[in-house]
Amino acid sequence: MDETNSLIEQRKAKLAGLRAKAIDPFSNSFSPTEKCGEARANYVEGREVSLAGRITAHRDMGKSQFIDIRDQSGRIQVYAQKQVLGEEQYEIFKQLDMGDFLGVRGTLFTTKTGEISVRLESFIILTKALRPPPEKWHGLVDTETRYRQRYLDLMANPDVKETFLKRSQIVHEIRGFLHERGFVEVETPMMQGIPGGAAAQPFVTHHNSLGSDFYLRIALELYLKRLLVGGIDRVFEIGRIFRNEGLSRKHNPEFTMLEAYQAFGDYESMMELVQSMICHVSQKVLGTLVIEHKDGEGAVTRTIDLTPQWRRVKFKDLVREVGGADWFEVSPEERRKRAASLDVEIGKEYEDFEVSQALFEKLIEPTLIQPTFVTHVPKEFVPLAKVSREDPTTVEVFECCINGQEIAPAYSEQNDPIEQRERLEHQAGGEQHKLDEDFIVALEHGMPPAGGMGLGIDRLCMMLLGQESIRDVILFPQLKPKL
RNA sequence: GGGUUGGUAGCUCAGUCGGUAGAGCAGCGGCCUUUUAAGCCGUUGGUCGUGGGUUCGAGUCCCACCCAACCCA
Repeated sequence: MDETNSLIEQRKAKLAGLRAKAIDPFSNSFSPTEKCGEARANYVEGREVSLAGRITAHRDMGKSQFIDIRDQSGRIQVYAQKQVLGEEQYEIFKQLDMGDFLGVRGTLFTTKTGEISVRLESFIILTKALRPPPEKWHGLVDTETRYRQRYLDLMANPDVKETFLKRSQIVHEIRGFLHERGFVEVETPMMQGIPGGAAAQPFVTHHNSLGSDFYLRIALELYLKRLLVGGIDRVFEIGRIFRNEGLSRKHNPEFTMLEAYQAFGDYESMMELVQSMICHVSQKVLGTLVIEHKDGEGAVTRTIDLTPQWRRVKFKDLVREVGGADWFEVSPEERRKRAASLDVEIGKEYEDFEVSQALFEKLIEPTLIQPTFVTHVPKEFVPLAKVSREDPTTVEVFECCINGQEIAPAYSEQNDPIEQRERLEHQAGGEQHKLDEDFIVALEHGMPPAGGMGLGIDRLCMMLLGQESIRDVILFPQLKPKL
């Protein structure tokens, strides 16, 4: 990216030429009367407008020229005539390049081909672009450049821009929905002495003046629960969390999580919350509850119907469907054998419950395209939830799966400090993670019974926006630094 | 970590059997005062991802490495 080439040199020469004419090609300000798209929408023949935008097309007719300028609202054509601008200004206009930002003043008219345009009376160069934009027709295709220089991707590929504008709307609607229900948005530490709330490898950093190592958070959970103890009964946070694990189509090392906790609720109230919230967001942002995913040719590859009520099914029933009706009765060795025969890889160090979990993740979760609440999850999976009253081998938890991915887990949150300590110590399984003693102290002060949920914002966006890779819903996905 | 595919002009892509590095768009020069992927004529632009090797000769064959996408772990 540091290379120079003749295209850049030519533009720098034009820049110098403008400066020699005492023209500042990086003007301090210009006040458009409206956006480009608004000018088109509010068309009145002969109306005077001032507009600003980036030059995205250029058609030279000799003594007149057409250019397109574009801002976020859309594009509009500008018609420049030598006889109107005069010799000197017209020469400057001809020197403009694709990618330059331009302020224009003129009157609206319609060309004989029916295109709403601005008849240019005067213009001002707002920013000279020293590098050429991507090609106009094929756009920018190279995935590496698209991710490393996302601004070029946004510039060249309107559907990419649309995806990220929609992502912003999705997050906006989530906030609105939760505020409407009386949830309080908070911010909790990203740098934590003990990374808790999930089982994941953390990133480590160091604070110089405190002389301490810190971990980037792997979950929001334990701090939000402290706030339940403190009396904030409905609380949520939307924030980045960091997991030092592999990258894939579904995993970015930093990703965005929503967690919400509701005192005097349980996993059932969270089920209603998740279903209502996702439906609200889909309806507001997409105007529908039926999501169609399409391939490159526009053919529908998958249809997701979010219309309530969503399916509820017990974890064990799903596992029995693929593992056999007696899956939970047979010996642990038999379970391993069956898993292997189903092509599910089982690590030697796996505990027995992890065999069932692997079966679920490999064979069942990918098939859960339509929204599904998987309930009655074995208690070993989830150390932070309350045991089920109807089946004490399970916990009051659901995993909400849509689009073949787990999108939102939720629990009746464990609030018994003694029970919680035992479960966390068992999960720690030796020395891998230190126990967050301050969190236990907080529980000892009494945390109200509560329902809690976590929702992966990136995966929700993939599902709603029909994107197959998490990198296509994260503006700047993690890539290896390039020398 | 393993496998597959890819990396050639600013962008999108060709490049046959190992024999002078190509096109479209963009750019530059010219013509054209209602075009819209404008058109027509002319033209510039290359460390073929990096480093080795084989060869009279390598974008092409071999080896190693870098980056990316996808699949697997």
